[in-house]
Amino acid sequence: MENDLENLTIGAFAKAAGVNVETIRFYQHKGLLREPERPYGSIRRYGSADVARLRFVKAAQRLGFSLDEIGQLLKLEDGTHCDEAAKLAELHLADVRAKLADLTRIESALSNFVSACHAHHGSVSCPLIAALRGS
Amino acid sequence: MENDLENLTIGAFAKAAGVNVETIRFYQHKGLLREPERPYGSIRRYGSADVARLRFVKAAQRLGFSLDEIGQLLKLEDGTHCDEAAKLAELHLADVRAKLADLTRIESALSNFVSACHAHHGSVSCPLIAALRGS
DNA sequence: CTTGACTCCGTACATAACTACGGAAGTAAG
DNA sequence: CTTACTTCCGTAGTTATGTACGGAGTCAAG
Ligand SMILES: [Zn+2]
Ligand SMILES: [Zn+2]
Ligand SMILES: [Zn+2]
Ligand SMILES: [Zn+2]
Repeated sequence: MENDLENLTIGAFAKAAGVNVETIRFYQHKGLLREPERPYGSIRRYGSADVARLRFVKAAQRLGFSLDEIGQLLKLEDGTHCDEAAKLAELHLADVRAKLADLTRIESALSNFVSACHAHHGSVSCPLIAALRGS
Repeated sequence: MENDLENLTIGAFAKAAGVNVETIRFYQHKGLLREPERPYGSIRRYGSADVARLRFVKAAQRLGFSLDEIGQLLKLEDGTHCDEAAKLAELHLADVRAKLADLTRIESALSNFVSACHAHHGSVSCPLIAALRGS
């Protein structure tokens, strides 16, 4: 099995990028990764450009982009469409900030309840449960 | 149709709690809500205790508890197990704080990239795309 | 007693991002 | 040439939280 950097089997490709083979096939089906030709009915081979593209996907994922958003970003991969990339990033940033606001509210409420629970050694009913009961 | 507060049809129950009928049936299937008897093959009737329980579920959901976690909380609904309730809340608070840390990291990175994108009017390649490419 | 609305029940569908399975075909090593 | 491992491909399952559908039964009003 000659597996130099430009003749990777799908298994070697997966290992090179640190994902499962099934994930690659899933991304291909979603149009995020190409499906190379099969020379004479043989198996597909992948190269370093494929690895780079997959790493791009995973890096974008670490910034919370959805696979659909990443599909948009990949169209701008040449780096010459900064305005469009920035627009996509700003839209996603709004998503992130909305979730952040929600979680911050939740964290605050929850830590108040936990404090109250730890404080009320005398009273009858648990403050957290009482709050959830709306009473 | 006599729909006083202790003889609600499932439709009136749903309206009283502000959810869909299907949601009630889903929660029943998950064991979060009871399924009242059907007197003589007739339809089920619900009361204010059911409404209160469903409101409890929705209130816990607003604090980000999963339905499984809410199932645990419901076992403590009498308010006499403050230590256990506090423990559940603390576990969930850890979940929330982990997500919060993730989102904060993402927000910071993303807003930096957006700033950089807006700043680099001269250079060739979009900083956001370059970062995703790992170059 | 008919009609229209509601209930009951099981099942399927929706989303996101994978993961698993099964059988046929290709491939590498001995 | 055989054996064992991959690859290929389509389909189905997973998790979480519901939503939608279809046919049969029930109920209330006229
Ligand atoms: Zn840019
Ligand atoms: Zn987004
Ligand atoms: Zn408590
Ligand atoms: Zn939790």
